[in-house]
Amino acid sequence: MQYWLIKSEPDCYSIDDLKRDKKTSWSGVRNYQARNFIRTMKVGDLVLFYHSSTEPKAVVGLAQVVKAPYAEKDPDWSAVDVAFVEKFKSPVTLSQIKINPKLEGMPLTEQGSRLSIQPVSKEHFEIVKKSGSIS
DNA sequence: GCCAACGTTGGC
DNA sequence: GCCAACGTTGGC
Repeated sequence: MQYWLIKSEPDCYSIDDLKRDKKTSWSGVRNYQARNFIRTMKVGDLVLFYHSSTEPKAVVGLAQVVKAPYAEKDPDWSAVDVAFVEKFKSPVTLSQIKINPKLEGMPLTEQGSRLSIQPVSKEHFEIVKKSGSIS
């Protein structure tokens, strides 16, 4: 069981879009490091859904990998299907994450972390999930 | 909207 | 295979 964080600009695809669609194909990733992470994903892995670029910048919910990685039309690249799990009652904002010493070392908080798909430790995942679920 | 940080491209 | 130029990301 692995944990991940995926970024999305809500203008492009938001947690509400995922909620409406129930599931979506996470494709179009054009970064080798991110692609390599995709290829190690397994069905059942849980994913933190992060909104970038717009306010509030925050982890806004949870998704789950529901289909093993597969090649896109261009076989150099890979995609997975993720399904909606929950939308957080209270989004965990980037600033909250940054000031929480227990979340130190999350790739998201590192300077210039542009990776759109990042692995998250179980500990970090649980903390974010818990604080997101508190109303 | 700015710009620093980063990844990618392409000429050599 | 180096590295400068370029394009993109994403926080501010």
